Amino acid sequence: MKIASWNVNSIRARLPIVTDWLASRRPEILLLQELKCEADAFPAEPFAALDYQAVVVGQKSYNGVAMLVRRPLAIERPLLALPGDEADAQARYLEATVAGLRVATLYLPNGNPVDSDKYPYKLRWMARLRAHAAGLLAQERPVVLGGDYNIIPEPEDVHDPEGWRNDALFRLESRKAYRALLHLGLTEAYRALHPAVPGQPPAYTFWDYQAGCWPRNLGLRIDHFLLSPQAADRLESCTIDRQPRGLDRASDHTPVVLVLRD
DNA sequence: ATGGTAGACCCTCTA
Repeated sequence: MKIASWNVNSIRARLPIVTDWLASRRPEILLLQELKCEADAFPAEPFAALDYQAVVVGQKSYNGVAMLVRRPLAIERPLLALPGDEADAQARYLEATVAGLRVATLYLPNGNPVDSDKYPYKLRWMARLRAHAAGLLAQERPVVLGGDYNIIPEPEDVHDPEGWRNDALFRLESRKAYRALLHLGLTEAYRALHPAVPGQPPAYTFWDYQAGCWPRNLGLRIDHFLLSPQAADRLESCTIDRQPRGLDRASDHTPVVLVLRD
């Protein structure tokens, strides 16, 4: 079972890059974030032509998440929002059951600037995610929570830790909230298989469009897969596919690919 | 030089 997660920074702007990638990699599930369109405007037909059905939670201009599932697998019991705040209209969470796995695609709030109301919103959203994940874990089933967490977990995951010290993606308060989520009993798939080694090349999933960050490899590792124990027991591989980031008109994120044993 | 890019879309916001 191959599951990929990709913040595409507009699905309509990225359509040929995403369809080409799907045609060659053929994951069973692709989790998308930052669609930047309403559900009605999601380009479902080119994905259907590749045998992928889609569930979309969209919003005009901002946010938006989707789950693409390759036939003949079915999408069961979709949940179209993160529970815990009925008034939250931002399209950032979608969860469904596929082949006995409970799978979520999530776009955690960025939270910058930290002195705006965006930052407390990020922390509240993380508290809601933690509460919801606790309920999922209590069911003792395989759960995969994938997406753009907008969290740099450790100094090894950013090119300039000192410069990012007070950023909403890296400040201690954010990392503590992320760690509290992990401490429920979730396994972060990439780091579990690839411990950071001093002197080895860093592993990033995002490079800013500005200041030549991609050619200079000044990136961040902010896209993650968190696994319940029943999913972690099946963990075979987790890799970062840098190829699409080097294309013309690329997203600023590149896909993370998880493989679970059947 | 306090810089630079990208996407959506009404011109400024978000990242």
